[in-house]
Amino acid sequence: MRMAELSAESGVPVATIKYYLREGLLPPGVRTSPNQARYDREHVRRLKLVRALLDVGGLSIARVREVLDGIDEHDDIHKVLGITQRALALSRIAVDEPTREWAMGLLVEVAALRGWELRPDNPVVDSAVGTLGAFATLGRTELVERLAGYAELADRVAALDLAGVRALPERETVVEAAVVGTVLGDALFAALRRLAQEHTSATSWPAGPG
Amino acid sequence: MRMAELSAESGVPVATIKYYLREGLLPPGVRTSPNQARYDREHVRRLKLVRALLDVGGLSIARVREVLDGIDEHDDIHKVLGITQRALALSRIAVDEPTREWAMGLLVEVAALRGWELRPDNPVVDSAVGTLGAFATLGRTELVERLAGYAELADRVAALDLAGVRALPERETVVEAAVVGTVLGDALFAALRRLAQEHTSATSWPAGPG
DNA sequence: GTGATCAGATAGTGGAGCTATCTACTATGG
DNA sequence: CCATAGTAGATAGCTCCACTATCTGATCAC
Repeated sequence: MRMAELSAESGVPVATIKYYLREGLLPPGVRTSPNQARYDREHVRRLKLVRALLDVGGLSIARVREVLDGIDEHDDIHKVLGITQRALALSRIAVDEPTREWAMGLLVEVAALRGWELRPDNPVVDSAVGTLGAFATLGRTELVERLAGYAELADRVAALDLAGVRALPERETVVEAAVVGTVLGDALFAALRRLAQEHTSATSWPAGPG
Repeated sequence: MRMAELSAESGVPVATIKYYLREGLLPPGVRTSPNQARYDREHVRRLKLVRALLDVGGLSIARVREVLDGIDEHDDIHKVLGITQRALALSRIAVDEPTREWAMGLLVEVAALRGWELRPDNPVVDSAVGTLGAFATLGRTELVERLAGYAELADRVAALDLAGVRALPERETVVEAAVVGTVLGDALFAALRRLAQEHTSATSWPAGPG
């Protein structure tokens, strides 16, 4: 497969593919001469993965590279998922110290309830604390009453996630599948949640407050 | 309250506040003379909301403006939430037509199961179809087996969301609260889901495949 | 009245994600 | 074998976004 074909197959412009090659998001093709190379199905596949991480996952080029390097270099699914979660961790909002401590206390409480382990170096903990802090900063502290409920549902969603990964046949694709599931899974569940919100809102609050 | 105080209170640099004023994200202060103005608690509050939508929600300046205009101009919570959902809708991945139809069929099936209404002009439907299409493009079609499960859990999360909005005391803050809940709610649930994934993964798959 | 602060205007900055052009070379159809 | 199209790699440029900095002329606080 030559460059033009790879471009047509993946829907990504040639100039952009060259850019991804330069950035190390795509491995170089097999050289057939000093300035010629061939590509294969794996390149198409990788290219689609890159676009999914960029477009759907909202990752930056640098984060995509980290995740892909993780997939390529590690068999250990925990390590790769750790990298992926770091890549997805949001730039947290600036939260003052008391609010931060309040949020952390809240999270510790819920984690204890669910048996979750909170390691201080976990970037996901930062994300959660930042988001809870943002709620508090905006005066939505009554969230605490529902947090345990959300945590329980998160546990059930996670159980489904893991069941999906576990069911995969080929060992080598498990790591990649887990990454795809993590990154796209957020987008999918968010969309389902909104559809459900619309339904619930329309049926239980038909007129609206206007 | 003068500009310097507003900046200190909100943690946003003066130059940035001026930029937000120009962009219409923040209403102008009350004039005390041709080149002087005063700000109040509402400005601090609005500024915090803007930062939350930008940092945690990941919205662009233009999307934040749309959402804020919606909050200011409409009492109807459905309309404002529609605008918010449009603002959150991802730039969808390019998906070929057969895949798109497959994804749409899948979504219609699940929606029927849950009683959701899918209107064709709904941007959330686009998001969901695009994300399902991305899964398929990457070869993760076994997702279909779990989709109904996710949809059921999405319904339960949405019920919790609505309960939170319903419980609010003041009529005028309900719309804003719903927006905050929608935007920050995604980030929060995603973080909880990852903590739950780590827990489930560590306890049920302790060694890892490496 | 004097130094700090202000509003508003305009211009500039830095990063991200491409996109375009150039050169020297290679593949391919006739 | 030649003409044309395609290719690798290098480099430069582009557009958009979210600020950030500077300037001017006026006002405030002491």
